[in-house]
Amino acid sequence: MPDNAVTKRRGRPPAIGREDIIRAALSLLGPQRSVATLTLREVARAAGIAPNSFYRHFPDIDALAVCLIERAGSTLRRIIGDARRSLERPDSVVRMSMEIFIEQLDADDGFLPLLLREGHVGSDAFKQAVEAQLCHFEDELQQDLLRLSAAHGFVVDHPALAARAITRLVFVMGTQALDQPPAQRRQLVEQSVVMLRMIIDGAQRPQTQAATLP
Amino acid sequence: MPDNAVTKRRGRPPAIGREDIIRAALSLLGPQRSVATLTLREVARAAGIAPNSFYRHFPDIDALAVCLIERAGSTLRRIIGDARRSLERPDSVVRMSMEIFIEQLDADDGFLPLLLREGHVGSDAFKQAVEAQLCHFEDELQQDLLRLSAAHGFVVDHPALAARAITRLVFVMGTQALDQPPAQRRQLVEQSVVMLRMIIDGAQRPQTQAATLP
DNA sequence: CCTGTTTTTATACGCATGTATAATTAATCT
DNA sequence: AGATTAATTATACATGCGTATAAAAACAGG
Repeated sequence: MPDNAVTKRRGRPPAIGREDIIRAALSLLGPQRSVATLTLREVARAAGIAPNSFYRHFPDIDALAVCLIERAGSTLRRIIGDARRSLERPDSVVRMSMEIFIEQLDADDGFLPLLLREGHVGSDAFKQAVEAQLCHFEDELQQDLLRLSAAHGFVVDHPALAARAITRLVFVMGTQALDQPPAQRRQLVEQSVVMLRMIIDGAQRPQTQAATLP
Repeated sequence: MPDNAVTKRRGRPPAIGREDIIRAALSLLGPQRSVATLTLREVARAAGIAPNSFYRHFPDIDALAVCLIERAGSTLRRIIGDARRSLERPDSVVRMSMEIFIEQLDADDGFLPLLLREGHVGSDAFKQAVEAQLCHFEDELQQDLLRLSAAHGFVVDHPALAARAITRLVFVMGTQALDQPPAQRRQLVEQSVVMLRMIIDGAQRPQTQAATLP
């Protein structure tokens, strides 16, 4: 058996685990705080350990940030994906998906703000982690687009690109919503729905260069 | 005459002007460097002045950042707008505009990377400055959309939202291109063109909720 | 109980930052 | 020439950071 969780080890047992540090880091991240601004000492302080003890659990602060991003991404993908697949009436899937997405801005876990606050700044490992999560979002959306199109008998011309356009636009609008009060968020949802439907409509007929501007 | 440029003042003349500080700041900003990471001492060092002298020209480092963002925005809007208006064949305006945009990633002034690196992090004044520039981009694009649609006899259903969707998507894709080698950038342009045409196509017929997914 | 092993901690160093204070410099005005 | 005025500078302080080093603490095996 390799590496059991309750393996008896030799030396002094860890007073804390990776999970505790992650929790401490999350407790520091409000909706306005970016992961990139977390410092090693700050996280250690919140976790109740000495600064140097951090290194026993993560090689550096970037590794923690990447870990947080990955966790946020996979959690959100499950939430959003489940919601999307549970929607039956296809004519409301756009609006409902967008509303659910925006609702996640206020979720207790704070995962969506975490992901949105990292534009494209920070270390390389950092940006790649965010980008990877966005690509996963795109992949799953593409699958759902194909599923919906097959079930309702319409075509999607460039499903991967349609999924990309939708994903990127949703995240950009979500980022904008992050700094807005609820009232403005509502009309941002309305605007987003219209914009998303433009993409979906436009993806439903094949493009000829001459046809795009008649 | 109020406040002439060559006004004789009383005390010791400034050894340096706002412009020099702006130049110094720009010299520090490579394509990978975010404005938010500039420090007061660093800029002062590059400008050849003592740290405290900075305060004679800007109230704080954020004011300089906002100034840089505004300058980058207005310069780019002129470049992009001029290019768009100089394009005559409407069937290639999308591709050409996108290509010109991406070319600006390597422009000497470095204004586009400057704007792209500021996702939505930093101080409020900061984010608002970026957002304001994006809104200006949207406004000008909307005008051009209306001009083109009038000239070629087609309709754009929600011109403001179409302009917003296009602008935000272009900026997101540009941000992605920022970290890519030329080869990947070329296919990113191709993908972007397809996505943008989806939006434009989708904006050309009015949306009914039932019609979006037949 | 002693030894080895591993984690944790305390202490400390060097560095960079923003900014407060007072002195210095260079110009104009009387 | 001397006073005035404004910009620059030198010096210094407190803060926070990452991390290097060595000592202390908590466990298992002998």
